[in-house]
Amino acid sequence: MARRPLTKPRKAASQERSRATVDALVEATARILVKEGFDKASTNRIAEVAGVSVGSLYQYFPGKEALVVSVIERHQQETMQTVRGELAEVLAQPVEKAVRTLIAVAVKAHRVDPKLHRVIAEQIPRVGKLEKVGTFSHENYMLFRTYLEGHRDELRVTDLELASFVCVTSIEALTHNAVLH
Amino acid sequence: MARRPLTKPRKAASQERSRATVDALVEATARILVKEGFDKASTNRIAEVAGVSVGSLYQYFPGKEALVVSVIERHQQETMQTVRGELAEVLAQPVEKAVRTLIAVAVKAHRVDPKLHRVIAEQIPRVGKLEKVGTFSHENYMLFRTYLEGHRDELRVTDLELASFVCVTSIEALTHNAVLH
DNA sequence: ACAGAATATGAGCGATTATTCGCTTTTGAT
DNA sequence: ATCAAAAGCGAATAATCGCTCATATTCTGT
Repeated sequence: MARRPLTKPRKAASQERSRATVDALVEATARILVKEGFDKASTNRIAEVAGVSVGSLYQYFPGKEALVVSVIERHQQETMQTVRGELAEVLAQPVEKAVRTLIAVAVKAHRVDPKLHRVIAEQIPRVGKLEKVGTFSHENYMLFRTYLEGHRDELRVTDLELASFVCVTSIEALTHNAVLH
Repeated sequence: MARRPLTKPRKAASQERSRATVDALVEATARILVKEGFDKASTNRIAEVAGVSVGSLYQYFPGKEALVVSVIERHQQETMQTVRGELAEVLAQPVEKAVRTLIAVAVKAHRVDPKLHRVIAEQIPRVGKLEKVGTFSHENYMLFRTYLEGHRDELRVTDLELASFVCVTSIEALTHNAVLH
C-alpha cells in the first residue's frame, strides 16, 4: 500500500527554475483574474497563459483555489509593503492628525493595484478554501484598536471596540468605493 | 427555416402547477446559494433540490443566471415590502430624526434574510448578465440625495453629492457588517 | 368523454473542466 | 562524464456542466 511518490510533492520549489515557474503561474492567475474574471481562470488556461504545462501547475498547487489564495496573499503583502512606513508613524500622532493619515494610507493601499483589489473584493466567491483567507478589515481593526487604547485620554468615547468597528468599517468602505468609482 | 416552437416558450406560466414549479426552482436556488455557495448552484443541482426535472427548469428560465436574477429580485421586493412604510415617513422628518430612522430602516432591511443578503452582496460574481442587476446602494443613494435636496437649508454642507456618497456608503457598510457579525 | 394545450420528464449530447501519469529534459553534485 | 534528483511536459481520463428533445403525463374547455 505504498503511497504514490509521484503525486505527493505538491508545493516544494528548491531550484531557481521552479521558483520562476511558480511565479509565472501566480502572475498569470492574477492577469486572468483582472482581465477575464474569476470563472475564466481554469487550470488549463492559467498554465497556458503562464507558458507552462498543466502538469507543472499541479506539481506546485493542489488546485485552482490554491493559485487564487497565492494571488491574494501576494497582493496583501505588496500592499502592506508600500504602507508599512506610514502606518508606523501613526502611532506617535494625536488622533486629529492620525485619522487623516489613516485615510491617506487607506487610499494609498487601494491604489497599489486597484483592478486586482476590486476582483479580490468583489468577484472572488468566499467559499470553500477561499473563505479562510484573512481579510484586510480584521487586521486593520486590530491595529486601530490598539492605537485607540494608547490614546484613550484624548477621546470622549468609552467603548473602544465599537469605535474601532465604526471607523474601520466606514473608512474601508469609503476608500474602496471612492477609488473604484 | 422555421424556428423551433419547442425551444422557445421560455418563461410563461399560466396554470397553477407551473407557477408552483417556478416557485420551487427559485426557492431551491436561494437555498443552494445560502447553504452551498454560488458555484455549487448548477442547473442540474437546482432542479434536483427543487424536486423538478432539468427540462422543466429550461422551460421557464433560459439559464442559471436567470434563476439567480430571480432570487435577487424576489429578495429585493421582500425587503422593500417590509421597509416601504418607514421610508415614506422619513421625507417629512428633520435631518436629526431622519438619519436615525434611516439607520433603523437599514438594519431592518438587513434582517429580512441576512444569510441570503450576504450571499447576494458578497458572493455573486458581478459579471455577465448579473452585473446589470441594480444594487441597493445606488437606489438608496438616489433616495438619500433627493431627501437632502429637500432639506438643504438644515445643512451646513454644500456638496450634497459627496455628502450622500459618504452617508450611504458608511451606513450600508456598517449595518451590513453589524448584522452579520 | 375527448382533444389539444400545457406541463413534466430524464437519458444523453457536446463542451469544458480538473487532474493524472508515464515519459523527457534540465540541473547540480561528484 | 556520469547519474540521480528535480523540474517539466501534454495526451489521456474522468467528472461535471449546460442544455435539448422525444416522449409521457396532466389540465382545461367543450
